[in-house]
Amino acid sequence: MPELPEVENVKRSLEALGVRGQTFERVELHRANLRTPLAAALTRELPGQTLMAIERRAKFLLLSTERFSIVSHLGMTGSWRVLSGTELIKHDHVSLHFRSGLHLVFNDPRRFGVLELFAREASNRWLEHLGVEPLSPEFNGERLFTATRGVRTPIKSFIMDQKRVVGVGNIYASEALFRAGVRPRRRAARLTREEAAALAQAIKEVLLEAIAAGGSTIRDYRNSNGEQGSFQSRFRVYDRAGEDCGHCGAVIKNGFLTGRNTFWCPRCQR
DNA sequence: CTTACCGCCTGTCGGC
DNA sequence: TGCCGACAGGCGGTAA
Repeated sequence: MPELPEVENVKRSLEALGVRGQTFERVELHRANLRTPLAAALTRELPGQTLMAIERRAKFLLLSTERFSIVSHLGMTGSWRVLSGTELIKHDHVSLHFRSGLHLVFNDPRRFGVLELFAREASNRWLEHLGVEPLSPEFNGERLFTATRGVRTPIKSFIMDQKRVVGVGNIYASEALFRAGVRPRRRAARLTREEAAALAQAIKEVLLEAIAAGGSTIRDYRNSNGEQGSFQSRFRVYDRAGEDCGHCGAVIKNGFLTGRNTFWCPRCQR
């Protein structure tokens, strides 16, 4: 489900709902694990701690208190809701109750998500190997060009590799490559300096536009306010196989690249 | 080291 | 109507 724009919108919606500054009262675990075990440290350590910061790193959401950081990954189907009542729905796995009566509930049907507690300043296994943030100034065409030298993997796999650059998933990889005019199967090392510059720029643009549109809702993405995104209506290639390219009129193609459905325009992309 | 594939889960959809 | 396989915004482990 969620790529960088969706996680960024979850972060912003949590901020808007006013949970920052609130103090945790108790934690309820409704099952023992997601992708990894739901540690008892959550129930033991969080009560009395105040939520000081709500941040995004890559596709992770970081909820930090004085002493801890809750590291949350939404996987394919994870979502956070802010509730005042106690009504739980199917696949609600964790409830974080504040003293105010509000609570944060993590729901995840497929349970590919992660929810773990770490000491605030400590490094942890989820964040330590992540690559550069694509919206940061450090990520640019020259850096991408250098990083791709000698790499034989397809450029789409490269930009989806979270050790290289973070936040880009299956949707925005196809969309950025279309905008840059580069075919997904091109080996990373074969990109020219100009193509690397175009691709870095395209990644930034598509992510920023998607953030502004509230993300993409194909099936079940919602921000923590229950609102859907609208960027799916502006996809130029993703999920549009067989349709005409809006730029050149050629028929958009699709195929599987390392197991992921991939979309491109055979005329606009080389 | 890099790269490709499998498996983890549930829900939904299309074909028969 | 139901059953079955394929597929879905991700990613870690493993094998080559």
